[in-house]
Amino acid sequence: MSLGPSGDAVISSLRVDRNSPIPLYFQVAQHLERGITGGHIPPGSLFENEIQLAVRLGISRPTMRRAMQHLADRGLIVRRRGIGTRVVQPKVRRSIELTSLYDDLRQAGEVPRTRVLEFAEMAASREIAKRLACGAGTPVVRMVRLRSTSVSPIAKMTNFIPSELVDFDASALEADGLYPLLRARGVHLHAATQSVGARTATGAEAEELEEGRHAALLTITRTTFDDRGDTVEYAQHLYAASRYSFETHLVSPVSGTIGTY
Amino acid sequence: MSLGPSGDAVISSLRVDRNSPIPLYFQVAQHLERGITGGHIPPGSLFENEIQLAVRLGISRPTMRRAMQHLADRGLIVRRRGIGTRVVQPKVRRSIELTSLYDDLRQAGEVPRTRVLEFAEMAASREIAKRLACGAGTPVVRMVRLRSTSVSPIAKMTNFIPSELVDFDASALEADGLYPLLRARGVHLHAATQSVGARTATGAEAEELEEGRHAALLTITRTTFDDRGDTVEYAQHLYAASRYSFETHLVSPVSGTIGTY
DNA sequence: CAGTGGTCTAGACCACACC
DNA sequence: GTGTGGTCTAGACCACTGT
Repeated sequence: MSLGPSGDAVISSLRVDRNSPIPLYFQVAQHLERGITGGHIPPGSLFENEIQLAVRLGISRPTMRRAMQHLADRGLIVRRRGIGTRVVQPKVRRSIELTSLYDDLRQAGEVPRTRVLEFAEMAASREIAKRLACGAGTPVVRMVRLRSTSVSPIAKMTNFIPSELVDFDASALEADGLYPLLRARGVHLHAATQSVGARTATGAEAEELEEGRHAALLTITRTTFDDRGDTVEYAQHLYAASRYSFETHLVSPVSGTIGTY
Repeated sequence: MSLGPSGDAVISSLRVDRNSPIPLYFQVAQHLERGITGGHIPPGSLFENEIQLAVRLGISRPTMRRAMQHLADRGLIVRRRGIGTRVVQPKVRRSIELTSLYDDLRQAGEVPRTRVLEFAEMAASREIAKRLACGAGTPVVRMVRLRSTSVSPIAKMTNFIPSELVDFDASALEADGLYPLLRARGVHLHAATQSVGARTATGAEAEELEEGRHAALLTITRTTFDDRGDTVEYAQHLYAASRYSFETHLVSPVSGTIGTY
């Protein structure tokens, strides 16, 4: 099955802007993505070969290839040598990246609120120093936040950050969020290693998160690095499992699935 | 800081094989990766620019670029326009992809065993039919497996798969694992959407996983699609949280982190 | 300013799938 | 066979960085 008249129109209607600061391949990729998610390029349909497409759009084949590769990396299309390029089914697509709690709640129409419970400098304990790859006693800021929906708390988030990276206060943290503040300070986040687990809540934790006794909590601990390889933060987050779970979407699950096969 | 004599030697020692079926860019990327992880190209060091590298290796600049892009995508190096290309710190690297339980245990020196508890055809319930995007009553195979270390059980895995995709039996499943069997049947896994949560174990579950009362379990439910967009499996997995947590490694955590910032 | 990576081109040949 | 995507080349110009 080919692209069909509607999908054909999507491609024919594209005029790339060679004066735009947006790269050509990205203009093309975005246009095609809108055509796919908007339903004008139907699921299962087969694209023309990339050389014809390139000619029709007035760009070179490598540029066309890069646009298609971008869509393939994001899971919207599947390319097979000798066969062609096909649009995947809509239920497979969705947003592919791991989603964030904030986005999830926003999508559900909730506006998550954040309250800073603690924001204080301290000397790094041995445990924290190990996690942050700094010496014990190094000054760090410990910040504890409670994130809630309009109805009930969802997560208690504890972060440890070397004091030298912290040039903001609790109210700025509440207003802007942690990562934007770090970026504004010139910190380029690059990689993270995290551990996802679960355990039963302590009495105090259950109370803070308004959960019952023996409630299960989702736990995430994370160490984040900047692009110079320096450790930026160590975080311990607790989620009320009865009210929250993480949706994640993966492409090529053979190599990327959490857990077992 | 430049590459240094040892890193220089790593590059000079590379002779690409133009008759190999392995792409040139991949040969180069792998060679550099070994140099980096092996410590011959030290963390923090700056590469020459990609044009000089291409000349030295006797390949074109686009091919050299592709090799570098591959390493950048995997988080081993950081590229900045106007600056150059730098090797990240070793603690940042590690394997970047989400790891699998099996690999994790193998790495820890454990050889996980899998026992098939159930393997039976049934008619899809409304719930299962919805998850598999098939009609209620469609024949599916329900398979329940218990995965254990030499010491104790870790996970109970339940999978539902349309019968038409199942041409193997319980013993093959125990021997080969699910995904290899599906691939052998010509199923090309393409994407998955999964939900990670937690809850307290029921009495029966606690007993099967040799956990105490009120133990917290990590739960993962997953729906997996092939590249035609058909639903391949619906899985419900339970992990004994006291004995297992998932290590995941991310690049560019700003867009990819589970949870909140 | 000089040097870096980012983008783009117009060709070529190859490996693979289907007929 | 024919047609597809995958790889590779040798140039070119641009945007950004630091001096």
